[in-house]
Amino acid sequence: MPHDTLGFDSHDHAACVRNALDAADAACVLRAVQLTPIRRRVLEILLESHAALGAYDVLARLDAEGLGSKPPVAYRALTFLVEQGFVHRIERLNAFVACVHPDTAHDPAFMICRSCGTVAEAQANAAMDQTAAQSGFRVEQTVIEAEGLCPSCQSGDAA
Amino acid sequence: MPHDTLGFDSHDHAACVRNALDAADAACVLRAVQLTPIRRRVLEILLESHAALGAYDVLARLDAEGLGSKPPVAYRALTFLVEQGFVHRIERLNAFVACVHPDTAHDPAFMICRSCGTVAEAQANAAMDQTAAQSGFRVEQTVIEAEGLCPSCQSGDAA
DNA sequence: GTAGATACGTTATAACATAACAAGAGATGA
DNA sequence: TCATCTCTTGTTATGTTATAACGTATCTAC
Repeated sequence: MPHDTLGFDSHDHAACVRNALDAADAACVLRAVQLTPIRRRVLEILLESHAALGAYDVLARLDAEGLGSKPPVAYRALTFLVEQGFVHRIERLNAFVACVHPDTAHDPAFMICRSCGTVAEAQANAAMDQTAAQSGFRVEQTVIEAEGLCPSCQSGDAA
Repeated sequence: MPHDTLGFDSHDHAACVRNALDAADAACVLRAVQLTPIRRRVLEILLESHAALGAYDVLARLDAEGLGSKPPVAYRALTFLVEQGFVHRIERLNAFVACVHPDTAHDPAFMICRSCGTVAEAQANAAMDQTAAQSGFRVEQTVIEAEGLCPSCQSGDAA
């Protein structure tokens, strides 16, 4: 059985991809929006690994497959996928990762391994709520990204 | 007495700027690094407001004052100031804000008003520590940025 | 069949960032 | 003194990320 890393745990990656695509298909039907071939392919490309890809990396893949060669093609697909919650943008990297559970509502936080590039998604525990409430700030969106070394890379890599 | 907003509280901004510059001066002496005219001026420019400025905004100011006109000039000064902890980079905005207490060790979190652009710095409460520890991830750096509406802008601005 | 909505194609350019090398200024020590 | 080293700045060129604007195709509904 095929295994890979998610979070930093081993998992059945084929099933992971299938689940994410199924969830996206279902959500698009429910919301009456279209998961067009380009959009679906971009999601698949991001799902292939749990690393973040830049828009131009995605575009290169699309171009190689004859699906589009100009930046707006990639950016439009990515924007759609982010809006629908199927993909998250990693600000720190100016890059994108597929969401591993697009079906459930969540406020994501990310752990980014600086060595292997894997991005693990976690649930943010209301990191700012208390502070924000005290100051009267109304939070609409949060970016929580930790960079460091994943368990595997702590073994092989420099401290 | 001159007042302005910090965090989202009123404060004596002139004193705020003076304190930050004094702290930077002192720290540079201690660390045997140079707060050169360009570096000092960039810090002053960022201290003028509590909004984030892009590197090219800073560069435009430097250029107007004859202090440098090429991107590397601004980026080098900003890199130095970030390394020394006098300035923070806001990933969400690809921009920079002066630190309001560069003298004390801290793990900053930011509240960014999408209406007026003010960036308030807060202390991050170990947002990821528990999750990271559970997964074996070693955190080296965190980005915590909340975007929303500050108290003033909640009055005037659309919900 | 035409009006509207949605998505895609394409051109052009804006915005953000850095590699690489040259040149000056100041400290140190032969 | 002057050779050398380090640090900072000047400059050229380019790389990387992102979007505005406008044209075209397809589908649906009326």
